[in-house]
Amino acid sequence: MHRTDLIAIGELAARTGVAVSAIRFYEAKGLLAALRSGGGQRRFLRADIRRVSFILIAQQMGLSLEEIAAELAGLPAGRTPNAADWTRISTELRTRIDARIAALERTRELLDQCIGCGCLSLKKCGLYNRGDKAAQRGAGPRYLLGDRAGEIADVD
Amino acid sequence: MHRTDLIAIGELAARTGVAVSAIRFYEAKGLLAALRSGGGQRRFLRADIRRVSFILIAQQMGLSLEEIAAELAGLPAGRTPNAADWTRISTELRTRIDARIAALERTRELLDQCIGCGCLSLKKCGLYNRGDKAAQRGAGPRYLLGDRAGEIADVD
DNA sequence: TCTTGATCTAAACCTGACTTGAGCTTTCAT
DNA sequence: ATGAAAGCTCAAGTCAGGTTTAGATCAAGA
Repeated sequence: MHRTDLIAIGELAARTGVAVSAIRFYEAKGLLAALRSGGGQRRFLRADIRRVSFILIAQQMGLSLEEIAAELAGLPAGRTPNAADWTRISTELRTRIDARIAALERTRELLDQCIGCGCLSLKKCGLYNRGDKAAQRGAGPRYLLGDRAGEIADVD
Repeated sequence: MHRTDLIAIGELAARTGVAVSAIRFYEAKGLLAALRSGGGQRRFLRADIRRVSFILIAQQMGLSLEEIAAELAGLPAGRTPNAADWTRISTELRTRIDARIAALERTRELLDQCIGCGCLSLKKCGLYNRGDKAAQRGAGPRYLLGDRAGEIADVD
């Protein structure tokens, strides 16, 4: 073990490139747990650097913090996650990446057909034929999009 | 031409599956332009159905409304965009999809190495070695991430 | 003409993911 | 022992992308 097994929030921030405020925020959201020093300051485990790395990577995959929290909840509480734990979770991520790539390739194919005809019409191109859920993270009119695809009309 | 070349906001909404409120919002953001009826109600061109379709598709590609507005600004003002216009813009999109897929594939490759070693450590895996800007749309600590990668430390 | 449904505007509200600020306290190197 | 740097809490602000509400007006069929 190291002389100092616990690190301060500033160090965790520096080692991961995440703002101190963001780390506090993650803790508040339950993605991270901190011990406290005698004076009440947070003290993190070195292993939390990995944890934060995971959060960052998962975010890039389009997972919300809530979803990430769920993944991390799978980690045995109280014990430092080991290599096997990370492998399991990383493998999960790998599956998601595959799905995302597949969805994008499908979209690309459809778009190619659109480019061919120059139409960009919804029915013909099928760019809105549901099933592409994976492509739908993060944007779009939230309540209506996806609630009607299939009945959506075309130009003229 | 049709008997009725202009459509009301409700019809545009119905034909595209977008909420009426969202259409007003898009107009306010400059993505759409409306004529007005005698009584002050919005009247859209049929071609605006395509325009909205484009907005939706571009959003799924991860473009922000501001970026979409920029793309659409390329369309000749005052004239109904034709097939060639859409082809040009769609081709732009196609390029972006390619980039996105490439970025994801790169991430997948790096993650595979991580799974192999179970480390998830930043320096070794290179999952945060800048240049992956494309993968970075939509999440992540906004101000610091990407401002320091490369100097970011590793576990231990 | 009347009435009902569609629209109008402006402003407030919402979620997610953080950041910022105020006012105070802890740490740590000298 | 002390003073700067780093931390603390809690509340409020921000930004994107819309939604909701309220109260008033428009449009169209019976």
